[in-house]
Amino acid sequence: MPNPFDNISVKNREKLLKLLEAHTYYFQKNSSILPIIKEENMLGILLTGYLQIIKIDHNGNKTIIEEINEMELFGSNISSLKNNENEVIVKEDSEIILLDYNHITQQEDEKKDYYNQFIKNLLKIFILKLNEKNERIEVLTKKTIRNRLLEYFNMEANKHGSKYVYLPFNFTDLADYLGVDRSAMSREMKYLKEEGLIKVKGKKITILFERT
Amino acid sequence: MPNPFDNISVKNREKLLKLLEAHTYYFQKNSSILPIIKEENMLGILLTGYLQIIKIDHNGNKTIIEEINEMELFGSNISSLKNNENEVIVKEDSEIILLDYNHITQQEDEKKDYYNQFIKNLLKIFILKLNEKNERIEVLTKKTIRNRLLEYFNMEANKHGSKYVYLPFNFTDLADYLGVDRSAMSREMKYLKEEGLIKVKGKKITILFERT
DNA sequence: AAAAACATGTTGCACTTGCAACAAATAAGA
DNA sequence: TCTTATTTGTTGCAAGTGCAACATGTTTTT
Repeated sequence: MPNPFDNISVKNREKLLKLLEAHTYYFQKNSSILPIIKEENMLGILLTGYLQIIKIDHNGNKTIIEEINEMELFGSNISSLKNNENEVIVKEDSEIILLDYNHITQQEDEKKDYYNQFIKNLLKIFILKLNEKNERIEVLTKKTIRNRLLEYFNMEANKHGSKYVYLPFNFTDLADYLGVDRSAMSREMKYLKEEGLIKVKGKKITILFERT
Repeated sequence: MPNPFDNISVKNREKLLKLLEAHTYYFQKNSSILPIIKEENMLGILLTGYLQIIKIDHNGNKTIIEEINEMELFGSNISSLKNNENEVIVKEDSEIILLDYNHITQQEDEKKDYYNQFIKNLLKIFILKLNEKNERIEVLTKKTIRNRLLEYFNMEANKHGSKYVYLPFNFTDLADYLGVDRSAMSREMKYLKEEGLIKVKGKKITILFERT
């Protein structure tokens, strides 16, 4: 994922942030984050540290919806923060820039190179994010666990054009990503293995069916 | 949804399209669209006409994934076009601009106002689209039809801050949006009505449970 | 190295859901 | 208007899945 400040010098970054009326906040590990980020039209940039967006359901079960690493974006429009069950938590001391989308898109002064560069960077990031979301929707609209798994494996394998998939998360998180119960997914994967459709070795999946 | 050419004059639009190496194509109703649009990094803008992105499953059943109206965007990254089952079909004579994202984000010449305006317009559109996708994911990760319906109604009602939801599509399409079987959804809505959680009059839903 | 926390595998069971098939109601086209 | 196509409602049934509960394995913390 590109960095939002790619090709922008440190000096220009400061000018940019002033132009966009951005504010920098510091949060200590485990502190709760400003509710302002949940508001419409707010964009956050994590400069340093590590955040998670989690969901706490009515039983108190936590699931990680999204991880935010350094130089990544988050916010109510691009993450899932509108839902009241969802929260941003600070897992490590973090430095965060908050700004309002309207200050970006309603900017009059367009002669500044660093401003234009920033917008182009955001555009690139948003295209990639849209792509990720579309992929997830593609998977989530499959009606059975089996089909979600196969669609996911097929898609990931095709990205590298090989029959191997290296899972970017553990099985618990994969179940969350696919929107299914972990134990039911585990059962389904057993069947897939038994039927010779896949082979599993840790996080490396080998696809034995014909990819489409 | 904003227009990608907002605040850009017709004259400048032409310059812009030349700058971005865009090509204009004309398609007749029911003609098949260029396979080029399915390629990575292609962005389409529908100037005039009407398109649909549809999925044809192995049984030959068609479902409409997305509708593209005049001045709307589509493309492999922002729509779901990577899947082989999905196709763009021309429902009415259409005039389409095709361009490559790389020509947008790798543009060196940044002094042109119309170019910067175009990028800002795209940014706005992408933020809205990301938001829509997030909402759909939020709904699709609910595990029962009941919870998907309730989440959807709750979300839509909260947008206007009222207890009413006016469905933007018919029930068949709602079932597609929620990723569930139509008849099963119909059954579940019957239960919701019987239990006094909702009231349905055509496309107007009244929410009788407490919104969150 | 021991303890605690977390991840994975397994299974019975009740409940939910997709699917198929059909009737009835609406809408669209000739 | 009549005909045809599409949408909506309904239901039986088999298959799929969530949930709970627990055992085992692995990683992290102290």
